[in-house]
Amino acid sequence: MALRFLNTMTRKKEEFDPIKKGFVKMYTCGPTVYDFAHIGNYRAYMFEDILRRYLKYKGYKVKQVMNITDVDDKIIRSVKGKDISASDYAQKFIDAFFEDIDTLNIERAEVYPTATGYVKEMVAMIEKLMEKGYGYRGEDGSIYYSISKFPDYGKLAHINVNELKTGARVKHDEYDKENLSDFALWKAWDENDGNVFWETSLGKGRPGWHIECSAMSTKHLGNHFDIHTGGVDNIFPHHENEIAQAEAATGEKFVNYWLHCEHLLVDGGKMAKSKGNFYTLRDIAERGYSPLAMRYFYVTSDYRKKIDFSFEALEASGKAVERLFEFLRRVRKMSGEDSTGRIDELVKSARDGFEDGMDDNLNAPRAMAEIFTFISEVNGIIDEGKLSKEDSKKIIDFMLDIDRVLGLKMESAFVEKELADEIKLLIEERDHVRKDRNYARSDEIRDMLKAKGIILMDSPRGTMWKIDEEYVSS
RNA sequence: GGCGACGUGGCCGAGUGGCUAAGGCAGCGGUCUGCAAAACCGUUUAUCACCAGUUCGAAUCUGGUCGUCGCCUCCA
Repeated sequence: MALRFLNTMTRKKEEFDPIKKGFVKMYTCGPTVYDFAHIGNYRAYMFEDILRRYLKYKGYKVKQVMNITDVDDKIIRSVKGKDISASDYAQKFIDAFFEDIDTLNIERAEVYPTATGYVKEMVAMIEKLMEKGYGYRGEDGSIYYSISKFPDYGKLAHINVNELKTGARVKHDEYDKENLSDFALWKAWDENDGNVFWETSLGKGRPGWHIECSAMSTKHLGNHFDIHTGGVDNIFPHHENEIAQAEAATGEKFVNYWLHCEHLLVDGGKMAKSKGNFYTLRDIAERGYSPLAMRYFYVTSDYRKKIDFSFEALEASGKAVERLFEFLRRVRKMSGEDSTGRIDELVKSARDGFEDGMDDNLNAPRAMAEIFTFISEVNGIIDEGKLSKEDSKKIIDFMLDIDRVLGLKMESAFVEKELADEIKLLIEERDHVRKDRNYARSDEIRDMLKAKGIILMDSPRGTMWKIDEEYVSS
């Protein structure tokens, strides 16, 4: 089956057909660095990670650009009256962002342009828009985009601008605009901006929020590129405005496929920085949860559906990851010659099932169900003693291959962990006393180690152990 | 008010017209074990929110009702 995506523009699933065969150019809306990103933000970046990983898995060469908004109202507000520059303030959260995406094993994009690094390009695009009659200057000196000049305005969000409800959130200073839905391309400096401004041919001020994405995406990916993504809340007005700006300025179609991921909810409601009901990745880590559990929680959901975050769900995800790792370790230990001869067939079936799911708009739940079915089948074969060393290698290769998409660091399941000598001695002692049927002492040792987070498992081939690392011992 | 998403067993969650409605979690029984753990085998709970319609046949299509949630210019 061919790869298909649900395109927000058409509201239909469409077969993916890149502009240039074998190459994908994608732009993904990144963070505004005014605070630590929360776990809802990371759902979007995780979706984009799975998208780029799967495209690569399918053999495409990917160029991903993710912007970093390092100048905006909130950043300016945060540094006002403080002895820190806007750029230093933003840098702290840029650093945190990169630490977090490493923690989650999110692959780096090819380019991370910052807004402040592309003021020149933004000014150029605004001038072009002015030349073509799409922009006008308000009484306050700011420059606005006149949506009435762009007949297609609203085509992404499927919104009729005339029917927009003008709520209480429209500020008084919007009198400068000809139309209430016009948006700022360039914000003239005022005293609230402090020392955050650029002296340009447009005057003293700073760029509006939307222009950075239009300018930076076309700069790095060309006027017309394949995929543009973001959270559903970006559909309107942000992405709508990007289209208006870019297509008006370049005269070309902007983007072929618009992909948007749904929100992560907490307690059944929307999570937002402004509501203060959010967890950062750091909060999760402090509670002792593995980042891989968090990743699994994200990865195995359907990006088009809301997910309700809870620590119960996260614990279940942690168990699932551990089970996956146990499976890998178990398979790897197989060293016999006896084989069912069915492994090639099972692997093919699992791979086909996985790809069928992912091809269908990245349906990860379906793809993962295939993997679980596969695991059950292999486990059954192991119990029959019919998994050969060669079979084992094929299975490991397959699992590591799909992990290029899942990013669960499966290879780390094989990292040999060293136990402290005193613990090794205890395990040896326990083996001895078990042979003597001294089960009181045997169980005492097992409980002792369990308290230290080391789980012992007896098998015909000797005692195995694992470190229960998903939870902090309490 | 405009636009949109969703409502499947105790929980999570696949399934867009047709065999006995995936998969996971939790529970229960069994194999294995000194007992566990892990694994495997078996297994309980679904009038697919409700009503009406289309159809030989609907969780799946159409209309309506109820409920939950989101966007409507900071928002992933």
